[in-house]
Amino acid sequence: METRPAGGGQRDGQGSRRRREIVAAVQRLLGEWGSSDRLTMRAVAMEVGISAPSIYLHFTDKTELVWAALEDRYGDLAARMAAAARDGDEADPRARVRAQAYAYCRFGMSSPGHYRLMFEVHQPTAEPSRISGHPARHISASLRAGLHSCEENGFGLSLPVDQATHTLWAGLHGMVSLHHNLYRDESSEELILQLADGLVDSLVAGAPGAPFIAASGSETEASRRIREIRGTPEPDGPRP
Amino acid sequence: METRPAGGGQRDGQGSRRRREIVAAVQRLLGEWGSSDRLTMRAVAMEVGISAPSIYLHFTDKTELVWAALEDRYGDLAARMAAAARDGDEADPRARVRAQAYAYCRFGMSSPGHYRLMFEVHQPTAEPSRISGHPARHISASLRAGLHSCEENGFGLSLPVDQATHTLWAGLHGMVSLHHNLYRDESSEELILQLADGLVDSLVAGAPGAPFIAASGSETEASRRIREIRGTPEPDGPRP
DNA sequence: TGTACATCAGTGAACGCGCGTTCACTGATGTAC
DNA sequence: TGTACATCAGTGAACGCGCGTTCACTGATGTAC
Repeated sequence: METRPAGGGQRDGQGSRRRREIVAAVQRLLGEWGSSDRLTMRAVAMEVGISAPSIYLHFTDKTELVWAALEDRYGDLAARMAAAARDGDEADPRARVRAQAYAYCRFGMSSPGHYRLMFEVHQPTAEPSRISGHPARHISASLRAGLHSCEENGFGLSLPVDQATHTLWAGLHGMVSLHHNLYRDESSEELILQLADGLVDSLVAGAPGAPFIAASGSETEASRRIREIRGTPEPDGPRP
Repeated sequence: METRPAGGGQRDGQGSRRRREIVAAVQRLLGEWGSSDRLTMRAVAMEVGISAPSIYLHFTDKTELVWAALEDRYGDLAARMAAAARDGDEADPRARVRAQAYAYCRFGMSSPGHYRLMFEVHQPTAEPSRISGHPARHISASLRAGLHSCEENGFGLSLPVDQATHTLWAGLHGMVSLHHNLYRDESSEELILQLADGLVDSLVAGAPGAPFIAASGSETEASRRIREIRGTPEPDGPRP
């Protein structure tokens, strides 16, 4: 029994035009700002061009609004990674994993505000597991598919595939996170991609059946930059 | 020219008894709570047993107070890592790196409140580089020393030492961070240590002169647990 | 010895701010008859 | 056609709260003479 609204304005379930505009405004603000500190209901309303109370016509509270914005982005990130893998060289599954890793890092570097909300705060329990767990798991599923493909094509992994997946994800996340929080002004996207490269190299063999080769002798561009940034470290820990 | 105070109460520079009590209270609150959300001046004062304005007799503002508490902890973590390395098997530098990694993870797991403030927020520019950079760099210096020792003893690294250092740190950080933010209730310290193990294995060869061995065939305990936690993932990314 | 003073830690009350959210209300737009 | 009504999006003002911080003041404790 469809009860059509008597008054003006058309609704279409969860997706009224205004609702989408509000979510889009959140995306814009998170994209412009490096963090979510200033993401207030008033700021969102001003970005949309409406008053703050109007938001409550479309979202029950701030948590629901933020979550609506984030759900989009988890899917977006997973899609970018899948696309990167799909566009990669069909004959080189390691290059496809690399492409996924690049996509992940590029996302994290270009949208710090989103990235930190998605992976560096424990979200309030607003439907984080509506169907089958946290949406962030699409990311690890995507990486796992890439690594699994490596294994099937004879590219050895240095760890069992599930462990390699989590290790790769954690490594990429750590690189992005440390960049945002400690090295923001000294590091660069290019350096992060080079680090991601090295991590993939350490987890996936270079060719079908090939052993892992220790590369410690050869100075890479990434390694040089890293030493530059850290300066000359004391060889031991700090004095007690 | 030492101007001794005329009135009561003895001072000793930056380290009056009250000042230390206040910092200790911050440590206690961050230790009890998993995050820093509730770390207010009033809460700190109540923990010490004084009024909130009294804190301003010892610290110019909240930033200085928090930073005083954190500086302690960076040093503490670096010291724990150095101690773990020192107590390790002298003949097995890889085991010493492993011990450092364990110390890092244990710290991160047991003090989420501290950890997140130390590594997951961009600290306000309150003297972050008073002498030679952010105190967090003691951590990477400590890891670098361990990896360098591996290299010198013939344990090959899969990456140049500076890059391996940053990759190891990022990996450990990522494991701890993802645990706190996404897997808090499903993961465990033991699992994190097993993951750290695998990361060290992927970066440091098992014996002097030994090649890296692909371990993808053998199912490890860590790998089994990881698959358990993630459930049965979709083999591909999410449908578009 | 007593008296005046200096110096400090500490306090209760309050300021000013920004936040999420609520409330009573308006005005436009459709339907019912 | 007009008139009454229902329904909704939207608004300005305000509530209540917690925050970091300031301010005028108190009281204890030492020194100076």
